[in-house]
Amino acid sequence: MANATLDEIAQRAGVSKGTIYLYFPNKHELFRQSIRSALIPSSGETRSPATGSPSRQLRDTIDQQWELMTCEPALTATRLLAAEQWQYPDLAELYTAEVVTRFTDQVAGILEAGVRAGEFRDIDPLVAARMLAALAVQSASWRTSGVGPFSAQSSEEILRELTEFYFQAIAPLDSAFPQADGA
Amino acid sequence: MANATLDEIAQRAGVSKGTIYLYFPNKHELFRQSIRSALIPSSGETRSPATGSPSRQLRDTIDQQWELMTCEPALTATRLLAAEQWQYPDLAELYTAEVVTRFTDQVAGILEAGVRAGEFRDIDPLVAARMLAALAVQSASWRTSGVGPFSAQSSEEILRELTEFYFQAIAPLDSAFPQADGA
Amino acid sequence: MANATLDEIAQRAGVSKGTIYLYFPNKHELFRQSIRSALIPSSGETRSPATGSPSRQLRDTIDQQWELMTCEPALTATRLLAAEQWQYPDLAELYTAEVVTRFTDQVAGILEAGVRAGEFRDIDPLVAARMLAALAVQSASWRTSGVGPFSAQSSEEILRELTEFYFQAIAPLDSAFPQADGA
Amino acid sequence: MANATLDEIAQRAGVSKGTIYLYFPNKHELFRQSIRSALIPSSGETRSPATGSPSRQLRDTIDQQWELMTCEPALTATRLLAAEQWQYPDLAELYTAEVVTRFTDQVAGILEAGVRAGEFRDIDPLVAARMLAALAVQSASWRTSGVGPFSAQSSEEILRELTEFYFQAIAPLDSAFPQADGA
DNA sequence: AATGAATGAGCTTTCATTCAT
DNA sequence: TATGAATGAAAGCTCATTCAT
Repeated sequence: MANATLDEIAQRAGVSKGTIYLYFPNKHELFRQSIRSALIPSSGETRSPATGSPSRQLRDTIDQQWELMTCEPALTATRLLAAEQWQYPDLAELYTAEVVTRFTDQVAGILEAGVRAGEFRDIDPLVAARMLAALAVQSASWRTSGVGPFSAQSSEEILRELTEFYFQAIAPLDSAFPQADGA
Repeated sequence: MANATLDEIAQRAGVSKGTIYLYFPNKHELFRQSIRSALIPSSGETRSPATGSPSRQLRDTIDQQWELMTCEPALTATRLLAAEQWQYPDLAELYTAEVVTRFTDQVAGILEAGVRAGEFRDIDPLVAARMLAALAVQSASWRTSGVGPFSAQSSEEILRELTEFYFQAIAPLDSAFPQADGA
Repeated sequence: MANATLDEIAQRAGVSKGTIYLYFPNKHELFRQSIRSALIPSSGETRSPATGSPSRQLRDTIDQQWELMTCEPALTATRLLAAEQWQYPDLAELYTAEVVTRFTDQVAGILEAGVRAGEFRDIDPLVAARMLAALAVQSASWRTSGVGPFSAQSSEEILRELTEFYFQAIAPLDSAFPQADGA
Repeated sequence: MANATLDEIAQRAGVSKGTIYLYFPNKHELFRQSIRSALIPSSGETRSPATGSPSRQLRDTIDQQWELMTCEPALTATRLLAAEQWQYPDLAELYTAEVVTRFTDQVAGILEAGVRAGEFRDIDPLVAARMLAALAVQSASWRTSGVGPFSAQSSEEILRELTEFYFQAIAPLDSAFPQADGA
């Protein structure tokens, strides 16, 4: 993906190279804003606060995050990010702060409620949320790049395996029904 | 860490730019060989086949892999890899094939034995091995880059949380002592 | 005249180094096209088919070729060619095929007609044409480079001596007037 | 013929690069001396002053010069010369001064005697000598490089055609036997 | 005398950025 | 507002030259 030269970006966008500089002061800022708009759900489409049981909420949240990370604009942005992250280190921080942290916080809240409700085992919600984030981000990354242990699987399969594994991981010890939401 | 120019590489190595070309035909090959030697344990230091109970083996394997991914040479190599992976896509494949797949296969074998022995719950060993790989690789990556939800934690803390979470995830449902190896 | 570096080429052309790459993909192609356009008369200005007696035609053809080989663009191109001919062997072939062969063929036709008309002695037209080509190319080369036995003479003098010598060389044996065209 | 790097020169000579600098102060001087010794007949093998009729002497001189210019060491030297002549312009002058001028002077003397003896037509000996030099040098060059109008012919054929043409060119006008030496 | 590892100036090429139109 | 020709700093790479052994 050397498609990160301004020549190619401009051509793909159907404008001239000079035009880009009417809207962005430099390449760095162009990247920053592109990644921002691609990865961060705009306020308009803000996720409706999850409803239902904690298990239900968690499942929906994972689905949404997966969708967010594997949709076409996000894939492109992720590739850009990977290509330029050492030249512009703040972009990686932006990604983490806006995407990962947002997800982690949301999940931690759901987990805490789930633990209180007895739907999940007695785990540290923050730790478990981080684990889910790592699991999801890396799986999506491997899926995106086409390498890694998932390369032969479809996006749906990966998501299903991931979800199932995680719910088992946090199921209450005595549960005969690890998936309390009946899914 | 855009220190991937030959000028800087040479300066850090304490030699001149020309000297590099006495040993490597071009930058690509320099990267390839550096990454290879940093990430792939040399045959001499091949891991002794794990011994003990499956739980014990798994714990050791995770520790070794973590050490392998977070030691100084691997960190440098991983940074190089991230910086250049779109220019040299074969390097990413090399990393995956040699590092990730190797780990996944090893873990899957241990998990299968553990399931048979009743130490782990009845999981698909391959799926669970992939999950562990994703968990470890992403955690190490976040640790390496200094961003992500683990940025405030030490390497040891991350490893401990990861291991503990994973053992709970695969513990037999009725187990009052999820960590049969007593660790 | 090692002025074959892009820095110097650009400076002489009054543009920057980068600008050259807007018009030519690389140095080789820049050379190739420059030499081609300098040495090969464009189809538009194709020489009018020579008219008059064979002697007249021959004299005109020599004049034209001399002009072609010693005009400023051709001099520059020839210098480039000499400087780079071993790096880019195809350029030397191009020069030979397009310039020398073209001239040789034309001259051979005129000589044949002249022999039939009794204006020239009974020579092998192809051999004699090759000799004229060698004579003209080497004389022009020495003139161009400023070395060689002609270095003290003007271009006109050299051309005059060359023409006179050649006409004597092919004059009919019994001719008291070797230059039948009266020149 | 990029075989002009010191690495390759040293390898072909069977010595190390450093060794060359024990015998030559720099590449330029190495070339200068190599070309000198290859192109200039050493004093020991100095050509015996030509004997016989002027026609005989001329024929022998041409043969010797041809041999000198087309023997293996001279070919190599000529290629070197062509490759480097614009980087080291004095080498071309050396070649001209030592090889061409030497030949031209010798031929001019023979021609003058021949004119006086009535074996050659009444030509300007210096002009005619220059013409012969141009003819011979260019023919040899084309032969050497493998391009040009002689590429299909053997060295002997070229020499024969050249000699025959030249003797006809300078034959006395009324001569029924242009080659008075009977060859 | 001979080596060859090391050097660094200089080459060709790329690409983010500018500016006259 | 939009263009795209032009720029020049910086990249990867080469090779004549040096020097410790």
